[in-house]
Amino acid sequence: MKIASFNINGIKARLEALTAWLTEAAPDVVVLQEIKSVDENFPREHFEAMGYRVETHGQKAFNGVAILSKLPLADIRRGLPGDDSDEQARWIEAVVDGPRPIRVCGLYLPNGNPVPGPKYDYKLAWMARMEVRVRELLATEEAFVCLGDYNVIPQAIDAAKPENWTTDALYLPQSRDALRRMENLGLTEAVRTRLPGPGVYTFWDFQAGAWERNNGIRIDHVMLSPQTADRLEDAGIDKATRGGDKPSDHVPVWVRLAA
DNA sequence: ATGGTCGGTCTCCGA
Repeated sequence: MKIASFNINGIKARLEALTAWLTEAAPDVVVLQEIKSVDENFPREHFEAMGYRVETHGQKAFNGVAILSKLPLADIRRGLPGDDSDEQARWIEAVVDGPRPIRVCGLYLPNGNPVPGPKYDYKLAWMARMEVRVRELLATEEAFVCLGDYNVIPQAIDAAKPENWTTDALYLPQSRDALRRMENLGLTEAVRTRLPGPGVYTFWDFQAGAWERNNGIRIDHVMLSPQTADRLEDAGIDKATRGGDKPSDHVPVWVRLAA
């Protein structure tokens, strides 16, 4: 079972690059972030023709998440619980209904800049709400994965130039501590486990030649519940997609779990 | 050296 995450930065602009990657990487399940589309405009038939079930949670212009799955999906839930006034489409979850069901939570965590300000407050509040959901899921003892664009740089080795990020919402102690709290509850960060060294990035800014200078950061993560961590066979980052035609600023991250 | 580039509701905003 291969499960992946890809912040595509606009489904309309990324249809070709996403299709090429799907064909090559052939994940069983992929969660997408920043589809930047309402549900009605998402090209679901295109992906259904490729053998995927499609569930979206979109909004106009910004944000938006989706799940594509070759296996049936059940118990689909849209939106992160805990704040009925939150209208940003950043969370979708579903149970992938295979021989060993796995709940897949796809997330687009708020960026949080500028700091200080309401956007940073929203980020930290959102992470606190996510921690509540993670605690609920851990209590059920079901197998689950929370993956997506976390917009958090966990450690200094996760940035080419950590000194450039010391006042940024992606790297401030409050953001990193909130991520660490979820790990400490019992989640395993899969890519770090398999690729423990420095220089492993998932995002290179479009600006200032970040890709050409390999000025990257690692902010897309795959967090495994104890039941799925026991099944982790491999994890990786498809860095080459960043150098392709009309790339996203993020690249896909993936895990392979024992059947 | 205070720049630079994407995508979308497109001459502004979010990243």
